[in-house]
Amino acid sequence: MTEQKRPPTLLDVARDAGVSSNTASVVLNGSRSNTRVSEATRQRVLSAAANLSYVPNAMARGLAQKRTQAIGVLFGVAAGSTDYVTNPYMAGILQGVLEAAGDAGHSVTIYTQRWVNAKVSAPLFRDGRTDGVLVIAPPATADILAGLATVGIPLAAVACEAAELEIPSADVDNKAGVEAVVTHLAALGHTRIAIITGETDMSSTALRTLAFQTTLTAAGIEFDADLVTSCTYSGAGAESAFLGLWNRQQRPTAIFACNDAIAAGVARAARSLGVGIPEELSLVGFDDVPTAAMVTPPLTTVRQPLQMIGSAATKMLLGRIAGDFYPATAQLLAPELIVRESTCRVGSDR
Amino acid sequence: MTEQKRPPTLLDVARDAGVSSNTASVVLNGSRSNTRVSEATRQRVLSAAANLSYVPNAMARGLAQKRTQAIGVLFGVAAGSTDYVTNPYMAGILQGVLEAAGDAGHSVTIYTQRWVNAKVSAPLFRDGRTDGVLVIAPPATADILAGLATVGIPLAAVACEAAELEIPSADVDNKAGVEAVVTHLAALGHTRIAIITGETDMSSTALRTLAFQTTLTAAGIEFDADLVTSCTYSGAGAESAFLGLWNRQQRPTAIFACNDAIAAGVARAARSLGVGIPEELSLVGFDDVPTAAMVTPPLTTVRQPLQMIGSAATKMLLGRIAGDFYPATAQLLAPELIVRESTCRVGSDR
DNA sequence: ATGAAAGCGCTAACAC
DNA sequence: GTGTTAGCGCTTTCAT
Repeated sequence: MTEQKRPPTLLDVARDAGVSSNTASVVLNGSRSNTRVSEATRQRVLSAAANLSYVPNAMARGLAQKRTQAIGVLFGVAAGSTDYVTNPYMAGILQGVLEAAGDAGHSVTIYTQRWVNAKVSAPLFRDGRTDGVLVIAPPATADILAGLATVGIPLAAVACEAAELEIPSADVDNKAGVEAVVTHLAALGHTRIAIITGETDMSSTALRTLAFQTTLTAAGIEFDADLVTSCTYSGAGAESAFLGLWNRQQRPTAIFACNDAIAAGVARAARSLGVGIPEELSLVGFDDVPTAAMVTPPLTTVRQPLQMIGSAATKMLLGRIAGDFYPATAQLLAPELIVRESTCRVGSDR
Repeated sequence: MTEQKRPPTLLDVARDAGVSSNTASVVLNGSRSNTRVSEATRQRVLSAAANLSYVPNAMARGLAQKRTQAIGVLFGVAAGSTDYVTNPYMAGILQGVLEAAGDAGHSVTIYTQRWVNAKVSAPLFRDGRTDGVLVIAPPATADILAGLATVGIPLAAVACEAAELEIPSADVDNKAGVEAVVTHLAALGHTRIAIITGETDMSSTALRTLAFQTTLTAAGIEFDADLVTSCTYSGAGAESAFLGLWNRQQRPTAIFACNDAIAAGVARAARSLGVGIPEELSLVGFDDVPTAAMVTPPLTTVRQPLQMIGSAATKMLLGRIAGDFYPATAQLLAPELIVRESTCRVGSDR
């Protein structure tokens, strides 16, 4: 087994350079510009450090300056699930987080412990492991954000309401996305438009449902509560949600599925019933995951700039960490309607 | 802004319990079974800690016992790329890593710094931030594994040859996967089978190419070097790779694409040329990513147990961390051939 | 311009 | 059984 040789310490560098550990420290991290070091000794320290391939110990440094140069990520996972990154949404967000954090010289620690409740779980984040925590899409019913806020560590969030907690956040502009969908469908002549949402305790569900209703009435289309149903973002239950809608006295001519997994489920169910998409039923998704372009027919959907959202939230968190004055804005990133082949003029042959 | 109140320290707990910090420490982490603590004081310490919601400082603990309860993950990304987790392969592996690490009470730190070379980059991993590093699918040409090995920190790897470096690793059984593909195709009567690999500097490419050739000859099919070509695992270049093969004097009747992204590219290119899949050309992928089932036609492919691979490698790393005696085995996990509709008997109408 | 010394919060020898 | 005393490796006043 390769020997675990003790890494060189600052003292080793100092000794080799013939200076005190303090001087070595000052040289090595450029701080304390007031107390300057002579060019000669500076060079001696630098070369000693280079010779030893000296790397400062993150733990010691963290202890001393209460800064770890790491941010924590907490994924909002459904209760009982341990699914962190297998869905493209989370993966895309994480990618953006990694990029922004990397650019800022921070590493990213993913918290794997399950969230229980604020009382139990929140204090765990005072362990000093990270300089702040980024919370990704927590269920709206969980007390994660509020709990973390009481702990007093720098926070930022993705895809959840956080303004009243004074927490900065980033998300896709759900309202704009839904508006684009409804406008597109209305322009195609659809007036009986159904919506299938994800979990009802997700903040995106509330936002999208509300925007759906608002835009509909703004477009002069009557809102029919009978055409609102839900399943889960995983796509489980999409079939029965579709069947429920399809068995209504007055069937919808278009369905807005709140993500692509749900839309894919609907497409599958429709096909097995011989319902033609888009001739008999227009279908729109949300997210524009890679599969959206691959399914039959290719899905009209709303693209979320996932990586940008992740990066934006990360930058906000880093801002909070850098200085307490960082504002608690909610940054909404523009979605893009991608029109493919799952939507067409109502009643058209195609 | 929420105040950053100073978290309670072990001393606070000790004071509240009326004991020394040492006693508090012993109680709180059950260690030092030789020096036992009276039940009375134990309870006093415990309740004091609970009252304060005491959480040990990870940095201080790490410094003192040189253990961080965190493992590091280093993604092998192509030079110049910053794509960590946007592809389903990496996401699946990471998911497995998170689960296994979480079960063991370790958090996962993703290293975002770019790998330069062993001399420059390897020492950075001596920063004491993690107890060990898991290297995921590094390019075979990079000196990552060898470099890290010289640093003397616990290591494990995914999807790369690591045995001669005495590093434990996990991967799909590439040979078995390729054998399943070739056997399937041969059983369908194919004798002109082409292969399109990913990047030539990936260890999987070498393994799959070799297994391809071996199995072919074992099946009594002549190996034709003209039917071997490559592009990138991202799928970029798949079209021209396909065109190259399709312009050969003797066209292949089947193509084995070394991952699903490549296969999807081939399918697209074939369709735009009016080449029918599977009637005119059988197509097999690798990985079984979610899109594989969605493309037209649904793809016959080899499923990799990504999460299991990630978990297995993580457990090995944890084994290394726990005790130096952990063996450097290469664990190969069984793939599964998923037969869908992109393959059929050669020359058949379907 | 440089060094001495204290301390970050915790664990681990070693007394008593 | 419990307290005392050193560190872990680094940063940071404060002297000099």
